[in-house]
Order: sequence, then structure tokens, then C-alpha cells
Amino acid sequence: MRMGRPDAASGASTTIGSALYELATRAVRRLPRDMSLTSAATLATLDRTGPRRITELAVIEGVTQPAMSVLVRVMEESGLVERRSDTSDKRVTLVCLTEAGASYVRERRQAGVQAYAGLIDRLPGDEIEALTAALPALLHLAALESQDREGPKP
Amino acid sequence: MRMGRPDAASGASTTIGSALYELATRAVRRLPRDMSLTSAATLATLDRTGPRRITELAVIEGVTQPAMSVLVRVMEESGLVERRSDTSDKRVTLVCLTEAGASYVRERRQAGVQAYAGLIDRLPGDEIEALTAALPALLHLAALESQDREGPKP
DNA sequence: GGAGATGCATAAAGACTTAATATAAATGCT
DNA sequence: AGCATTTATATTAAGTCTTTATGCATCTCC
Repeated sequence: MRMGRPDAASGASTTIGSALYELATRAVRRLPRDMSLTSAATLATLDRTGPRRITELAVIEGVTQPAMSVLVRVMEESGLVERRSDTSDKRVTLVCLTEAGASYVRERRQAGVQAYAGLIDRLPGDEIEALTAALPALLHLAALESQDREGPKP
Repeated sequence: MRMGRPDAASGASTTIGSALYELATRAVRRLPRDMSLTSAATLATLDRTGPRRITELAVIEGVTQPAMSVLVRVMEESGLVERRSDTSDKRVTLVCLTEAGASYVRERRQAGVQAYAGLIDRLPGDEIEALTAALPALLHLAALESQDREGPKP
């Protein structure tokens, strides 16, 4: 199947990619602004993957180490994360989500999902059905996206 | 059809919304950082809708008027936009995309689309087919998203 | 005509980021 | 074992981006 993939399919990925790009870039403008996107993304990463080093988080989120160091300090002061030392390496700080942090991630995700759901509810039934059928593909894309940046779950 | 929509469909919009939320929030971490997201979004808005007032752009992009005023000045200095007065109202500055600005939007969009396409190319054929079938729905969602913020094209 | 509203520029302050730097700990080579 | 090199992280300074506050010009409406 993969061998005989025609060029038309490669055109399809560009067209689909275009639709997803438009959707994503516009959706990001609606995200809450109570904290920076990097902060929110970091919390979501911790929620997904569990505790991480500061340097790992910096790489995953695409910022410098000092930025992540400061970000973690601010979020620690806000009670959203806590620091733990790593017994196997005294240099290392492991960043862990607190219950308040996990709660924040859930609420933020819920609000974001609801916003999408509101739009989807305005679609005709056949379009909703098509999206439902495409759900595994969308989830697969999201998973590929994460794995590329986060690597396997530790 | 709409009359008899069962509750299961409303659960579907939440599930689909969840997948789209995960995808969008992770994709945003990969966007180029040569300018702020607000700047890039503003250029894209101008590309889509044509010239706009500074106050309109501020509302559309969810920032304050002074932020947009400064942003426009910086982008004007970079040659990405130009200002035009409005003959019918001397207070008004219309912000217009330059050719360089339009070019930048295209290149940035192209890069974003390519990144998605790269992921999509790693999906099995049946998932790609499902996404292709869902394309009208995705485009419809993107359109709804824009209209909610931008109103009709002027 | 004048009060009130609107559009936008400017300044100050705060948040978020990068680059530079310093210290401690770990690793690897001889 | 000793030491050079690398790695992890905190801190500082500077630049960018945003909000709040303010001021001036223009428009609208009574």
C-alpha cells in the first residue's frame, strides 16, 4: 500500500495540512491570556509526561534554559508546580505538577475543548460524521506531534 | 435531520474538539519565532480581509489598541505593512499589507502547512482518506472561527 | 457651538524571552 | 586518582511585547 501511493495522496496531505494550519493558527488567538503560552504548554507537558528536568522542558517547549528556569520559579511561586531533587544526580531539579497545576491544566483544556465543540455544533450532521470518522487520524497526528518533541514517555 | 440529533452527537463534538485542541496547542509550539504570534496573526488577518483600522485589528487579535499601534509601527518599519489615511475620517489609519508582507505570510503559511503535511505523510492510507473526507468540515470550522472574530469581509 | 465619544500616538511599567555568566556536579581520559 | 571537559541550573542584563494611563485631534449628536 505504501509502495504504490500515488502523487495525488501527497497533494492531499498538503491540502489537509493547509486546513489544519488555518484552524490551528486562528484557534491560538482565542486561548486564555492569564499566562504565557510557554507556561501553559509546559504545564500540559508535565501533565502528559510526568516530572521533567528544567533542561528537558526547555528543549521540549523550544525556549532557552534560563527562560525555563525563571518560568518554573514563577509557577512554583504560584503553586502550580513543585521542585524535587533527583537522588541520582545532585545537579538536577525535577519539575512536578501540583494538584493545583493539574487542575489548572484540566480547566484550561476543558475551556478550549468547549470552544471547539461550540463551533462543531454549528456544522451540518454529515460534516460532523466525517470529523468523527477522522478522529483516529487526528489523534494519531497529535500523538506524532508530541512524540517528535517529547520523545517516549520516561 | 437537525431536529432529531441525538445526544451522542453532542458527545462527538466534545471528543472531536478535544482532538483538535490537543493538535492545535501542540502545533503552536512549532511556529517560527522570528516575530510575535500577534504580529504574524495580524499579517495573516490583513492578507485575508484586506486593509483594516488599528482599532479593528486590536479587537480581532485580542490585544489593546496601543499594543496594536506599536506593532503596526514596528511592522511598517520592517516594510511588511504600510499606513494609509482614510479620506472619510481624518482620525483613521488604514493598515495595508505590502508585497513584502504578503510574501512573508505566504512563506510562513507554506512552512506551517509543510510541517503538517510531513506528519500526515506518516499516517496510514485509511487515516489520510478519512482526513480527506473531513476536509470540508475542517475548512468550514476554520471559516466559522474567522467570522466569529473578524465579521464579514468589508 | 459645545459636550461627549472615538481613533490613535506616546510613555511608563510589567511580563517574557535571549545571551552571558557563574557555580556545582558529573563524566571521561590519562 | 587527578584533572580537563561537559552538564545542570540559577542569576543578571538587555531586548521585545504587552497592558495601563494619558493626551491630542477628529467626529457625532443635541
